[in-house]
Amino acid sequence: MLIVTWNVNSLKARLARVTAWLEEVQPDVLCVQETKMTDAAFPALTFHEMGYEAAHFGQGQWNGVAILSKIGLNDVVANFATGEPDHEARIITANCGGISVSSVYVPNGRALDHEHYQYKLRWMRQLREHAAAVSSPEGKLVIAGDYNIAPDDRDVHDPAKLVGQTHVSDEERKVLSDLCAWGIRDVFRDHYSDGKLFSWWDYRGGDFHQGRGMRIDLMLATKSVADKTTWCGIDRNARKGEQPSDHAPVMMMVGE
DNA sequence: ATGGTGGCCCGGCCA
Repeated sequence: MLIVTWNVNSLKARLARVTAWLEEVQPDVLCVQETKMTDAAFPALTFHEMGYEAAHFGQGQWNGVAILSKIGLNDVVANFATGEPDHEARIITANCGGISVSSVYVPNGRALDHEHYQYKLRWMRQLREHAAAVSSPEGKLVIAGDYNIAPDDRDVHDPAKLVGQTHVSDEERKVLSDLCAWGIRDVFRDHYSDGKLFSWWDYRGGDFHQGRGMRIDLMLATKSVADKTTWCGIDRNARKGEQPSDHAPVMMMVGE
């Protein structure tokens, strides 16, 4: 079972690239972030014609998350399963082939002294409660998406340059490790210990071609799923060419 | 180099 997460940075702007990529790679499940559209505008029929059921939770011009699946899509929950209110569309959950899958777009944070940073920390703490509401550490759960947090210094190009900025602060890394401590882990790190393996590169300054990126798109899985993951990867080719997203798809293969 | 690019949708905001 191939499960993928991809922040597409506007599904409207990226639809042709997303459908071409789906045709080529044929993942079983695709978690999408930053669709930036309403539920009414979501191209569910386009995906259905390609063999995917789809569920979308959007709000309009910002945020928006979706799950596409060709192995079943049941028990869809928009927003936190705890019922905790959130004014932005950042998380959707569904059961796909027996695995509970959440597609998440964690708040960016903007700056350490910004109110949005506190929102980010609160949101991550809520995500831990959400995990406990939909699964147990012994269950089958994947929370995939754009966390806007680089787990450690291997996950950024130049740690020294980023001191004092978001994505790398101790507090952000702490709320991420607290989530993992509940009973979920970063499966990419089971398969790759090297640094400089990134999933996002700023559009500016030729950062992609200069290798200046971050690994902020993560797939966290409970033990029963993580232990059966045979392969992980990041499709850098999807960051190349005409009108790419600034994120690349991150993939995990779960065996049976 | 507090710039740069690209998405929202048309003036800045957000990433």
